[in-house]
Amino acid sequence: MSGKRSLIRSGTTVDQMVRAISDRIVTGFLRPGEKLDETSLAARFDVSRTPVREALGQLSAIGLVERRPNRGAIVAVVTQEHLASMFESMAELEAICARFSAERMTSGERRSLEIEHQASARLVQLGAEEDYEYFNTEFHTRLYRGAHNAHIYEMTVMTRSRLAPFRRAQFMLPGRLAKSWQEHDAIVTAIMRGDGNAAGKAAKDHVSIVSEASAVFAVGDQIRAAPQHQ
Amino acid sequence: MSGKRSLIRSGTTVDQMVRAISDRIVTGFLRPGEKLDETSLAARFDVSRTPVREALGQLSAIGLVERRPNRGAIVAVVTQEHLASMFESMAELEAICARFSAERMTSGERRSLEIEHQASARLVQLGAEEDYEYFNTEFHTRLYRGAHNAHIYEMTVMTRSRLAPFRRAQFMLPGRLAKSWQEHDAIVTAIMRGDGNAAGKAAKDHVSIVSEASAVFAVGDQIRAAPQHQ
DNA sequence: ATCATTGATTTTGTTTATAAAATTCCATCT
DNA sequence: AGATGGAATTTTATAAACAAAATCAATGAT
Repeated sequence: MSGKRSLIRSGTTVDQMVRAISDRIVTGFLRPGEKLDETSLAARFDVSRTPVREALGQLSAIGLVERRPNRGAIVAVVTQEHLASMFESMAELEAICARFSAERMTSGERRSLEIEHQASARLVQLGAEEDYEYFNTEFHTRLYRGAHNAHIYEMTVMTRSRLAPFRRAQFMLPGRLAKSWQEHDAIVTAIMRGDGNAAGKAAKDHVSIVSEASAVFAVGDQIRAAPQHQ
Repeated sequence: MSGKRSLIRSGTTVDQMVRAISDRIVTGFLRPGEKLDETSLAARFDVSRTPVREALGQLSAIGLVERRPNRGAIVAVVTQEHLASMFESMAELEAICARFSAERMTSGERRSLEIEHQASARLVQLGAEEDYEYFNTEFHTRLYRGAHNAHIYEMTVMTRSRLAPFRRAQFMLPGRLAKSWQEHDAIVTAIMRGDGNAAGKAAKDHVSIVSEASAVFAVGDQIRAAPQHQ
């Protein structure tokens, strides 16, 4: 139990812990409701408890972790209601990003958005779910950046992180890839036309559909992971 | 240097520190760029450095504080560009809240919004800036809550906190009270009609005007407070 | 006089220790 | 058997100690 720290590298120990823990939450390795034991985490990463505690505090401040005073931390469990509110927010944020992107993207940004989007059609044909998932993240990130608004970018990325544990299963649904691509296409077309309102609407619809697909899985996950408290 | 802790009360020491420090930032007692010395803060509140450090970490995670590794923390300094992006975000968020409020507020919420708004007309006549400022915060909070979306509420309140240091001086401008009231009136009227789009537009315009007033002051503040680093 | 160097001081980062709270588990009683 | 009370244990919160990095100041070289 010695060279574990090198796996993460760079920044202060606390930063590393924040990244390490939030990664595990976002990728679903740690599930909502799961207990985050300070001592175990400290041992796991071969550091003392202090940086772990600070990391948990920060993650709690951004909402990825829930902390009950004197009773430890758990991966944030969101109620069905709060989950819905996050998906709705996500739809609104994506709409804003798409609208601004339509109005503000540079010609370079438009060009590469279009090119990458067209390239991704191949992934749909192949049914390459993993690769499409990766592309999908890239696609949306382009939209967030294209809005040219740092604060909206921050809020959107943060909201996406908090939703990540609940949307993992979405691409398992049959026919989802083709449908997703078509929705992307509507967004891209509107952006290319410079039609902010249409782009916003298309983006909002896109998220709404994703949210319905994810919500189903969320319930099962939560109940399995966190039946024990409260 | 003993009974200081009682001034804040409730929650863990870290929570108290988070509140205490963020209060001082939001109210402008600590200005953007000002150094946050761990030892001084610890002494000032009569606690050890540990909770202070954790508090600074959390405040940094939410963006109120800026932390350079091994070089301490300062009250977040935002560039002119980032400030603009926050005001723009605020306008969009307020628009969403107003739109949702128009669609979702209960009759009770509508009633009290209307009543309080009408009551505030008196404060305008009297030119009671302090009191109107307080009412104004309440008014907007009602809108955020009326949207019935917990996540949007969180994002909006957080964005407002981060903007707070830069909008303090807005009510010093002559005639600002009456103008603000009229803008509120447009929002309230639209909400009462249940017209989400009109409410959203009115809210967006309201913030845009405020942002122009505040931006001017922001520059001066920043330059005075943080001329020394990088 | 200016700039670079280096040693002292200050400040931050991390670990270790102590204090306080909550949980567990067992004995006892009804 | 089930409930209740209360040590013993575990876990969390804060403090104090230690280590490392950065800042500052003074000296000496150009």
